[in-house]
Amino acid sequence: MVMGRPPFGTRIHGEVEGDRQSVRDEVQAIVRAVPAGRVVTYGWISRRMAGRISPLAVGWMLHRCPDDVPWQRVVNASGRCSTDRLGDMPQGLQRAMLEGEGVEFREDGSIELERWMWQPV
DNA sequence: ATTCTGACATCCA
DNA sequence: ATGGATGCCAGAA
Repeated sequence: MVMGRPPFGTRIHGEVEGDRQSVRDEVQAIVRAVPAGRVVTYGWISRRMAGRISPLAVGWMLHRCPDDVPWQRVVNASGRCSTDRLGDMPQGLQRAMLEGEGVEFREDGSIELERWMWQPV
């Protein structure tokens, strides 16, 4: 009865051959592929990698990443900028960067994902 | 809205 | 090293 089954997160550890390094590289490659003026979500990246990494872990990997990785194009499932809760980052920086790329925000500060989510062919 | 749970890379003691 | 807490999440109750 109960319990929701884990939608994501097949373990990285265990018999899986991909080490954390390669997984990290893959995450960064995906983010780098997102064009300016578009966004994706943590969960989307997780799903795209067949659950080999959890959405939360995606965020962790983006915490410290090379300068050529457009981390600002990754938002949460509600279309909000999670970085504003970090404290070690200027409030509104992510939003400002996205607006600079043409992304528009609603009154409540969220992004309409249906419209701005990147849909790769 | 709020709370809990699953998942996991990092951090810190 | 190693156990527990924390965190750029997401989904279910």
